[in-house]
Amino acid sequence: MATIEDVAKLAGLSRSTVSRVINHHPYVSEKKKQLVYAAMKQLEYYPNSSAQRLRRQKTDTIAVLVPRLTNPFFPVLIEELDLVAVEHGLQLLICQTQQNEEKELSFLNLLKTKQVDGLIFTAIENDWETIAPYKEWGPIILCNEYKSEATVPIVRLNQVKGSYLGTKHLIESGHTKIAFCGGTESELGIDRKKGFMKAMEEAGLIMSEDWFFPSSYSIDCGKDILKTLFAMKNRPTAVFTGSDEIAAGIIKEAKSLGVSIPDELAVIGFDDQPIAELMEPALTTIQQPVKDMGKKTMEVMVSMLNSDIVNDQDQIYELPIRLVKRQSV
Amino acid sequence: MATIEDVAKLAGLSRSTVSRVINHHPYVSEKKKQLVYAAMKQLEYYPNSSAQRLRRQKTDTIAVLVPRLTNPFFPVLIEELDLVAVEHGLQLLICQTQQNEEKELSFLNLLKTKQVDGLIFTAIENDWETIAPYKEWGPIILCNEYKSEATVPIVRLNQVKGSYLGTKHLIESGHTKIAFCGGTESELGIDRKKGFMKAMEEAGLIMSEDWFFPSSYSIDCGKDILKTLFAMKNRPTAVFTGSDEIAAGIIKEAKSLGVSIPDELAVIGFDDQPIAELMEPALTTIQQPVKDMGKKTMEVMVSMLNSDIVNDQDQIYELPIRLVKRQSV
DNA sequence: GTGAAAGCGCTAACAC
DNA sequence: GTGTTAGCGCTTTCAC
Repeated sequence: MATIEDVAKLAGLSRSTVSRVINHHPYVSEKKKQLVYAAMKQLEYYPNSSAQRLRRQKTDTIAVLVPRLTNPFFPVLIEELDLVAVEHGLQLLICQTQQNEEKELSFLNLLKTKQVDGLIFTAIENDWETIAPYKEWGPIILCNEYKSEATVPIVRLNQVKGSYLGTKHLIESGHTKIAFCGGTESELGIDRKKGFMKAMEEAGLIMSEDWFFPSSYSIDCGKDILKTLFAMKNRPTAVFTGSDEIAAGIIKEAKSLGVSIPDELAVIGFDDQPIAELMEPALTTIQQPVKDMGKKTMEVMVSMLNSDIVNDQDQIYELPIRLVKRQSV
Repeated sequence: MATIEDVAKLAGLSRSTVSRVINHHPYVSEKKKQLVYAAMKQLEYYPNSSAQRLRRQKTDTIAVLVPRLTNPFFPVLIEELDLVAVEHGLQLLICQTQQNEEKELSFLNLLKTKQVDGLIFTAIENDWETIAPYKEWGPIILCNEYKSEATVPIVRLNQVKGSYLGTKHLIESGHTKIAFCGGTESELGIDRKKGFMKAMEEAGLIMSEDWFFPSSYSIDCGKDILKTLFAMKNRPTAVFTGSDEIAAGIIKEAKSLGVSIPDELAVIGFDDQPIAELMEPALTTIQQPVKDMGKKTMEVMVSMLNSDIVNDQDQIYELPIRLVKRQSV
């Protein structure tokens, strides 16, 4: 493997000059530049990235922590993050936490070992208290999920508003008995429940704890919920869900059991994934501007990377969220 | 940022000893080991990964080239690749080619610049001729998509068999007029068409070029195909597709137009993604053992990384493929 | 068991 | 414009 030294020798020049050519510095005569290019080509020379990183003290790589890639929400987000990153000469290191606290922590160490220059959370497993000290090692941003105690920039949606809109739509469609499915572990989940409660209370409705499914997220969860619901004597006529997957599972199982959607049960999803439109009936859902979140997040990251002051800003960027009406309500 | 030198000084030892402790070498006295640990802790020392990589001449990182993360086939594959990689202390660098030849080429340069130790293709944009020279820079494996000229290990399915099984099932269900949708640019696509043709010929059927949709892949493609088909006077009664997405699009559009599936049109998908089971009617499809492919691929990569002989083997690992019967046929 | 020293491949003052 | 030189932080012979 050829090194910069080999190129310098073959070109009859110094390493500095070769380095200058590689890095497109001005003040290199055209003649020598050509000499260098010729030598590089002949030797099949490519700069060693580890050496560059060591010397420059940066990696131009950003870690992106996601729970799982198989949750279709995240690939869309990553795609946009990647797009903006590439524009700025940055690379993404995708890290799947599998919702595991220790794994998340081990990825934070990428910052300490200088494997990445910055880090983006799209979901958070550990307490903020645990994460906070890592700020010292490089810029951190929260995107999508958030913690109100966090002292880093946050790019998020107004989840209270999202679920409020959905629930209100259900109420305006005449429903008074409404179930709620969605996580409440995270602050995002708690806020969604808040929005739900707000809409319920405004309408003078009360929610039944029997119709509350806190730890649901997948298609299979949705199926189970439908079964549970229809085993009850007193059951809701509508259900608010925290994801299109849950909603899809509910609808699927409803069909198997001959339950008519939305006549016997209205269902509302969250995300507006491709699946929402494909379901029969098509899913009424809360649309999240995922791409905009990705774009904004990476822009903030780039600006943090370029400013000397690391994590000086703990601004919150809140993006709009809206209801998409289809046929499941 | 503390360096190994700082730790050595504080512990009153040499850099070598600290290094030995970091790397869990034997032959370090317990006493000094504790001294080192104490110093590391006090200084919040973490080894600089770029320095280690430069010195060790390896990155323990594998590039995985995928077309797009938003195609749900790939996240499943990546998840499994990642699982096995982590077991072996390897990191994955996910690279989206966006089906772009130049992007693919630029990712191949990760090998030359020593940013990764090996590279896995899950789809291929360039000619093999273009890719072959990169073998010299590190182990390369093809997983999923393949080129028969390739001289590297290949982990794949028998795509001829897959589409043969699907088409045969259509024929056995009484269909004689069958459309074919799926890419034919790649060898994988060509093989799928081969399997289709084989089943047709065996049954003494001929395919109509009017019913051949070579460049289809998405939900929207599926919708367009259904519309095109039903604008024809002479139309097929069944359609073989190259992905569950196309099939889902066809079914969705069929419903909008009041076309009954499978009575007026039988549809068969490819992949067996979650969506296949959610569609109404549920999709009959070809199941691919995606996880097994991922596992095998990373195992082969690990063995190549550990053997001194790089890319000596150009073996083909062919995994089984099977038909899943549901309600769309 | 431990330390001294060389060097992985590169960049950036600094001098000329 | 170009070369000399001093590291970036680490691992690994080679002595002892």
